[in-house]
Amino acid sequence: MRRDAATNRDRLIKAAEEVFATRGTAATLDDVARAADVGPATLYRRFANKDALVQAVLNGFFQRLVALAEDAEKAPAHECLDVFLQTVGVELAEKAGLSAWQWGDLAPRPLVAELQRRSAALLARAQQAEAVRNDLTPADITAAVWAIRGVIHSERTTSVHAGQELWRRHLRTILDGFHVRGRPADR
Amino acid sequence: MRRDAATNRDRLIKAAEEVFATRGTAATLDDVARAADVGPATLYRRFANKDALVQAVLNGFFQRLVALAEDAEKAPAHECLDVFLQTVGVELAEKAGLSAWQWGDLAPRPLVAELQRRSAALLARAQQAEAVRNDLTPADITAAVWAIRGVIHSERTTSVHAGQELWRRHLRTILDGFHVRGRPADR
DNA sequence: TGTACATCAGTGAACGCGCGTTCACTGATGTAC
DNA sequence: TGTACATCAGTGAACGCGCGTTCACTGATGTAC
Repeated sequence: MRRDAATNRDRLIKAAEEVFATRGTAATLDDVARAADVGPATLYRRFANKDALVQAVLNGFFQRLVALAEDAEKAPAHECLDVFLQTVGVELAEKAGLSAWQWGDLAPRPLVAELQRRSAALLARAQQAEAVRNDLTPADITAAVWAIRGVIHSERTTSVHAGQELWRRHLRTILDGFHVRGRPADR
Repeated sequence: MRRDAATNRDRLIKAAEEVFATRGTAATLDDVARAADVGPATLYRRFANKDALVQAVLNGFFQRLVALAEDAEKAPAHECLDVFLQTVGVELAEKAGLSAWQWGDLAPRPLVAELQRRSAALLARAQQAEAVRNDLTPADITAAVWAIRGVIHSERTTSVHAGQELWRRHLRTILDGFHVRGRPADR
């Protein structure tokens, strides 16, 4: 790829990440192009269409989530799941626009699969340490992430309870529900 | 209002409820008109624009939620909150398309306010019965509803863990988190 | 109970705007000699 | 190191489609007598 082409590709992805993260993927391609200081037609030289651009951005997003799972593996077993969900929450809140997107078929399947593998491993580890309930399944972790995403998204689109970072409180509730009775989470 | 006008208004709202509930409010007005067996221009004789139609539908929706809160008040204090969130979940799941909508300014303020009053009352009642944690606030109930909505919505737009009614499991988690330790919910 | 007429309802086609996408062209890059 | 040229990149304007909304007209309803 030619030099000018490569730099513009980077600028486009970076611009798309910012624009999508704040205004959501409903944002206009003109917005993205303007943010990248590039003509709208230039975009189509690197990406087949809008979906392709969104996919590229989602790829980076999920890579970051996988990285968070890796980091959480380094934490003590009894709190590794807490750390994971906590950091995922922060990431989702920062990229709230992105997480509002209907990822449908655009999410990168391999990364999604790896993310699920890793979060299942975190769950198993926490269970072995008898930190969380034994009847939890990997699907419960997925549900927890979806729930946090829902709270963040609702917080942004509603004026009720605005600016309270309510998702943090809800995560506490979830973790209280996850942890085994008699072994309260530190709160 | 003339007779033919009144019947068409009813049919339009009913059609809009169905179409929006399943396909979401991104559905076309032509779809709604076709479902009501009416020309698209007829719609504009009763409703100023699409937003007005959505508002009318949301009005009925929130009325139903308020009714669920009323019903829950009849349940025993130690489980009234559980009953409320359970039935709200069912309603949200049935009207998943509607609940995906960005209610922004379209939600009927008075009904939203009443819903919050009533759910706060349910919380207070459950707390007095020492069924749930004392540090919970009404905002936590709102967050729980948002969370359930998020899980339901994600379940619909993703193929992962499809058709599992995952939101029911997550509600269990939430309720486990809500209930005071040493007094486990019946599960 | 009929009938005339004013009023309001219904409607298909057309309009207009936003936005993704493409065109037809100019400009930059890199390679061959 | 210069220069010519083929190739690919950048771009503003235009295109086209979907969809909310309006137009200009025909049809139904209800009231007055």
